[in-house]
Amino acid sequence: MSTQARRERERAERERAIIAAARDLALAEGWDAVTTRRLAAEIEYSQPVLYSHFKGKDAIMAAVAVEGFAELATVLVSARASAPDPRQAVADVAAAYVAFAQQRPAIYDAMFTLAVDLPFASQDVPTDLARGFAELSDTVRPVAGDDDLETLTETFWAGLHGLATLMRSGRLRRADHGRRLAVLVDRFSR
Amino acid sequence: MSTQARRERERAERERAIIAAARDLALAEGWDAVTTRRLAAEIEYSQPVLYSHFKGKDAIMAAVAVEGFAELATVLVSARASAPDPRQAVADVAAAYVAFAQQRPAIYDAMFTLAVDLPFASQDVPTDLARGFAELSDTVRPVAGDDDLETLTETFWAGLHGLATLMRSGRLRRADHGRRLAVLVDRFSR
DNA sequence: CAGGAACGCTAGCGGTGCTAGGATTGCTGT
DNA sequence: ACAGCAATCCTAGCACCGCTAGCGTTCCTG
Repeated sequence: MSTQARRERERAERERAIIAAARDLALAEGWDAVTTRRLAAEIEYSQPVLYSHFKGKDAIMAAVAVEGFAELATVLVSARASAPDPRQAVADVAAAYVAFAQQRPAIYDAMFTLAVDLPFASQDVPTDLARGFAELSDTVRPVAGDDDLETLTETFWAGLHGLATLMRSGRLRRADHGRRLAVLVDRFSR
Repeated sequence: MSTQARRERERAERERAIIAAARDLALAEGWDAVTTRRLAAEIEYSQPVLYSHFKGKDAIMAAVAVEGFAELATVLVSARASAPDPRQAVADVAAAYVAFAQQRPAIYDAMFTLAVDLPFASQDVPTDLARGFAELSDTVRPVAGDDDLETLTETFWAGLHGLATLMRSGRLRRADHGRRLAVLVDRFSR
């Protein structure tokens, strides 16, 4: 019995190692550098081992994305918690969101640009994704006015997402980043 | 002399055929289906011919993106032109933008998600991209208030971009699309 | 009509994600 | 204690990718 327990423990550990390796490699060199061969070398196992843990490369990326949702949620929570007042909370949460996307571009891509339907079909993603969304929602609530809260939250989120992605792909001048964020926050909190 | 002219004409024609084939294939089956082998078969030439026209697959995608910028600009122009008043113009242009992204997802991806730096380094992209941006700018100007016009335009653009991309990747409920658009337009035109 | 250059083809390179099959390991029941 | 079995992991290979070297052919030019 105990040997089986050890086996399962080692197996779980290896699964975590795969996700960690994928995450680190993607952050350091981008997703193009994350190949199954390279991942296998990183965890010091052969390629097919990956497929006994995940259905394919997409599933590995989805697992990284799942971790990302949890991270993003906690970032947003702490940003809102430390804000002095509701209006400042909107600004701080917005800044925290964009900073997250900017500092972990590969993870943000896995979450929102690549791996289209995989994470949303799983079961633990909705939890963390909903946590993040709820945090955005709570942040926006005090300044919602007559608008439907969920719709407003989604739209605000889209604004943040647009700023983050366009900025990172060089479509927007980096210098005015703060000013754009201020405009968005202002338009959504009055 | 005339033979050389014919040669150049045929060559230009073939280049257009490559771009058209890439565009059609991407629209029909997504960019993953656009392989150099398949493109070559489509234009009824061998693979290496592609490389005498374009540096690589990325350059072909960039060419499709360039066409897309021109298309988008004209779409925005006509949307603004047919609007009865400035406030309605904001709504109509916004709707036209998102509709463009939704109807030609592959082209929109080539323009804004993939092919990061290629089109912007070229010389004819800035023209059409600037045309589209200027159209957005002119649309927003009457409702700009005290905000810097360029910054406001960029932020509004980011909002549209965010809505378009999040919607298409299934992150937002399709049903409330119109309502979200209304919220964005409202927040940016008062 | 001969010489030469431009052109487009066949074949192949190194790489990708993924899988079939066998060998090795380690647990289990007698 | 050991034979049999089941799980585990690796080697080898498939079909495909973007891209390129090198050769044949074709067609223009002097």
